Amino acid sequence: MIDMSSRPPTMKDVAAAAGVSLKTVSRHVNGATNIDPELSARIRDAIVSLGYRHNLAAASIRPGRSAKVIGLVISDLANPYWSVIARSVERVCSANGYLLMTVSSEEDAARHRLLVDRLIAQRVDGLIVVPPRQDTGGWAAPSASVVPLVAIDRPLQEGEATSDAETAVRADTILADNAGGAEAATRELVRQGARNVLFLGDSLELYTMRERLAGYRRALAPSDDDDRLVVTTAHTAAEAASVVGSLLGEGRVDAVFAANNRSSIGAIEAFTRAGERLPLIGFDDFESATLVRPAIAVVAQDVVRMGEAAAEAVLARIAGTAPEPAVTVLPTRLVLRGSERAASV
Amino acid sequence: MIDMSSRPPTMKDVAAAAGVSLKTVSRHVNGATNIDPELSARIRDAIVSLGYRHNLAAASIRPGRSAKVIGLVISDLANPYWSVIARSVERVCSANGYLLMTVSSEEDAARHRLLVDRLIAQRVDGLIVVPPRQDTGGWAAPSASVVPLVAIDRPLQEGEATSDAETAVRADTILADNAGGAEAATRELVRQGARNVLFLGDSLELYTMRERLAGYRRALAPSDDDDRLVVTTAHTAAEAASVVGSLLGEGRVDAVFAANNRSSIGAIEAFTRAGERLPLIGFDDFESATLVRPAIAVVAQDVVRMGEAAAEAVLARIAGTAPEPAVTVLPTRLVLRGSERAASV
DNA sequence: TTGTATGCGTTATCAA
DNA sequence: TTGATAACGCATACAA
Repeated sequence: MIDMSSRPPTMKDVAAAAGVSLKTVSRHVNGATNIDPELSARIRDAIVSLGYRHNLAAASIRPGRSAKVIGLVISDLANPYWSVIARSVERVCSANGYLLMTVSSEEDAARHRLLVDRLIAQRVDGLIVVPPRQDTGGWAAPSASVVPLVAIDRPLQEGEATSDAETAVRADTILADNAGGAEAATRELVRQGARNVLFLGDSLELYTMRERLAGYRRALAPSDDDDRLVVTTAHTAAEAASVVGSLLGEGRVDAVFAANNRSSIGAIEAFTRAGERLPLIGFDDFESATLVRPAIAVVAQDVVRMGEAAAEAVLARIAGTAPEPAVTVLPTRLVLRGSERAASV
Repeated sequence: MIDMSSRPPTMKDVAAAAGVSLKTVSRHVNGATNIDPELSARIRDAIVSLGYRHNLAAASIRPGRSAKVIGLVISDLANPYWSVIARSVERVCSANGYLLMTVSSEEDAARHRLLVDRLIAQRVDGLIVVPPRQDTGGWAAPSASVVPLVAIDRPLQEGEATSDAETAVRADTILADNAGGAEAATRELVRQGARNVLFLGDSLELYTMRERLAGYRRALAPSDDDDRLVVTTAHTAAEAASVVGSLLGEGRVDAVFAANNRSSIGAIEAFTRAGERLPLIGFDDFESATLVRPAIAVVAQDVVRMGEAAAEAVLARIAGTAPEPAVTVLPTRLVLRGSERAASV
């Protein structure tokens, strides 16, 4: 058993025990081939008997070396949407020898900034970031000047005043085709005969909500472009359920486009409670959506691909094998479970 | 705009620019109070104009200092069960100034060992680990001798041969009351009149499965203690659905205890397909379980509390304010949605 | 209150 | 092939 109370053994200790120099141990540990087999064996023995562990943190402070760690800032790891993205990022990072530090910003701009700074202080090699909802700006440019930065799910927005191209931060950006997906969903509801499609979503502070609303409007005739059928106050499933519940009796609405997960769930709850059901298409697939009867049609995002693309983008930029920062928009897919039809957007 | 191509500025650069010594900059950066306000201002200006960033990685190699990073090894971050635990761990760590490095072992013992070694090489301050399913052993003792180690969801098992107390690794362990929850669920099904309750679960290689099976057996009369109603091959929802589907017509089974998420989902799918439904209680709650009609009764684990307890345990051990390693068993809760009843186990 | 000098564990240079 | 020595960026005795 190795003694935990004393100072952990270093390369120097190994070198002394093996009767070789520090540099030779370093070579051995780093997998150099040009080492005398006998010395190599002595070093190996010394490492085992001392319980030596290579210290990557110490190695990383040398110029040209790094800890091979990527930082990921998402909204909330407990949300399946983000956790699947995180897993996907992790998979690519891990395959390339990188570890991942994941933090949840809770959509709080101040906390977001703190976390980004902390990750930079920790000297991550790259940063994948979901820009916070109410971005006060000013963090992206300094961060991107210090570490490769990739935006995912939403583009960077450098404050309202600096929206011109000159001051905008150029960073690789991975987005889903929110507008296209919303447009396809709305068109499908109309095709099925709906005349008054409700847009049920969260705050327009969210880039994705603005995009989905734009797609919804694009699908409707310009004359329908009013706000009477647009609800953007469904922050929770309960709120969504309450909205749908109060609209169900009136007959003003004959179909629902639920612009996010919680809105879909809330709408279904309201349907079940009222014993009345309207045509519904939701945005974002969710676990056990197939269990609900009738099955729920959704606009599915390729969340796995989003994570992969983001990870590949940082790694390419770290490797220096990347051209100008690019915006990647991944297609969404309309999944019509009820009618057994699927169409690509 | 700061130049990204050249070497990033160090404390020495700041000291030179501010016309003070290295030590004074170090004090300023570390928040020391006893600094001449004028020097402090000069340093602050220099930091801003140079774009200096504190290098925590470099600072962490000093004796007595650390990077304040915790390592978390789970099975798969994309699984909501683990991601909620990870989020919970992250919350506690973050509140105490620690970052989290999360990796997915994919239940692969070799990969698990690699990841643990990598995290130790990275010099994490503590390690929270889900022991892999087919643990070949031998990793825990060396790891625990080097860094505080906490097991979560399953206990450490140091190989089959070394199961005696002397060689067993002592580490803080956070478990759910799997047996108790399974027993309560099975008893409830029997109370509702079931005579032949099916145990539907995954491989008994999993500690949690063995425990849940033990609880199931505890609830039944000893004479019922045969394996004819025990299925441990439901690795996926589809397999579970197939098992249940083939049993539905036979009449040998009059209730189902689904020992995990996927089994529950598979059973419901089979029910829906066959148009016939048996009393069902599942283990592990899941998102939108409330959407399914009739609502699904489940044994709910306090996943959030599990993560918290694990994080608190590592932090306490890091701080040195912890007694002997302890095993914490958190209660599970029987949630009877159909009958609007809930009972604590 | 501030500065000087030394060391943390590792890798890189360069000479042997 | 191997080894002595100097960095890397930072923090801390200790001296001023």
